[in-house]
Amino acid sequence: MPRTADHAERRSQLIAALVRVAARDGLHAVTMRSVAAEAGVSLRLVQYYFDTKAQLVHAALRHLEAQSNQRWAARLADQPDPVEPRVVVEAFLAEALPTDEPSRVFHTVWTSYAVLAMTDPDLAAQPFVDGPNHLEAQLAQLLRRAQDQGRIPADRNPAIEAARLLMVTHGLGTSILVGRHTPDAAQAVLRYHLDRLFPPA
Amino acid sequence: MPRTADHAERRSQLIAALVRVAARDGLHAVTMRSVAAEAGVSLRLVQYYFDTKAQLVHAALRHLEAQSNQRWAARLADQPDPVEPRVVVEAFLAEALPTDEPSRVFHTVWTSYAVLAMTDPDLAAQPFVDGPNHLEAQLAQLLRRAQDQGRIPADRNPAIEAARLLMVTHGLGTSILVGRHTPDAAQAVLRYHLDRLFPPA
DNA sequence: CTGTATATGATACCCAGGTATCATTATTGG
DNA sequence: CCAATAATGATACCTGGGTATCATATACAG
Repeated sequence: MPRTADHAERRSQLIAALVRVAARDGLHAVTMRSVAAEAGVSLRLVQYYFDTKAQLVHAALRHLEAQSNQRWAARLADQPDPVEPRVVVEAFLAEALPTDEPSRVFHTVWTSYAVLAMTDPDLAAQPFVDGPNHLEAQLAQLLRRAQDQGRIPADRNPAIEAARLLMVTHGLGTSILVGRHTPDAAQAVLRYHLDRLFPPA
Repeated sequence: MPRTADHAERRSQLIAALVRVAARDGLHAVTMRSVAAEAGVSLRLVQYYFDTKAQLVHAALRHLEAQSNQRWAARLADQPDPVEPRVVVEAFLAEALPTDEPSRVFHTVWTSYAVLAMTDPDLAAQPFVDGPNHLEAQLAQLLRRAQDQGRIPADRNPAIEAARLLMVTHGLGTSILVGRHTPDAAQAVLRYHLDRLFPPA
């Protein structure tokens, strides 16, 4: 029947435009019109693919969430198994620090969403608790194994260690975003933390 | 000449109204009209005391900042000097966790501002770097003294310890706000961290 | 008292932005 | 090649919200 554009592809383009706007000008600057302009298309097109703004925003959030999950999974899969536990943990956590520009964009937008979710009942807050919970569980698992291998002292509690590791990392992440820490300084703190978690032989 | 209302007092009322709105409905819900309604006054009155919305918002930010500073100062002053260093540190950090309702309100609004400042050049980002910097310096000072007293092992770096202590606390704070941690759970993690910083005798 | 500066109220203007409507342009199966 | 459907464009409507204007009330100095 009609000419066929790739719907999924179109939506991705629009969501990418939204993310760029949100990262550059803030989530409050995301409007149907600004997204259209950023994507170089007409307002009507945005309406065509996303009936309402709420749908657009939710789609973008789900997109970021999926993207995040898949990156974490890749981080884990990329690591060959027999490598040093500390290296695995360090690589794993690097994903949570907004070091390069794409990562910075991602974290800026994600954080904006999280803050929105604090007060907006329409925006599901679940991703912001489920995501970290999942990461923490994976981390705890890694730490438990490292402890079994004797790389972490026996008197440490892997579950709590995972929790505070995530907290340190998250704290450093937002600190970078806000311009208080350089990525390098943040990584130094993180390394210090890991030095104490994995005592040198 | 005219009847005199207490300007400063009026402004405080309006700012308090703004904070309530921001904490309840989000910073995006803060409008001249919503603040007026929340304060139970007319829109015109808000305009009278704050010519523009930007002024109102900036005033509120400064108010929160001042309030924060003074609470931290009180935290420090309240502690008698000869007490256990760990107790001082713990009390100090308790201020950074949104445990009770007023504190939660404060942190919610403060965080909203911080996220805004990430992308809004008009909103000074300085408070969000100066504030923590100052706290970190004070913390480092406390830790140095504790180390001199032998309460903290000599191989620790007080400056970095202060940094990550702040990061853990900040991470826990936002985690509470987002509903991922209960205040109790957060405090447990913090205690665990302090247990390792101040090894038991 | 009374005028004058202060304080408050009512309301209007105007733009931005979400949504809706109508039209027009492709594309492709028959 | 044509009709039907998908895709895109132009534009209008309406509300919310920042700002501006005009009017009124209040209090105190002289």
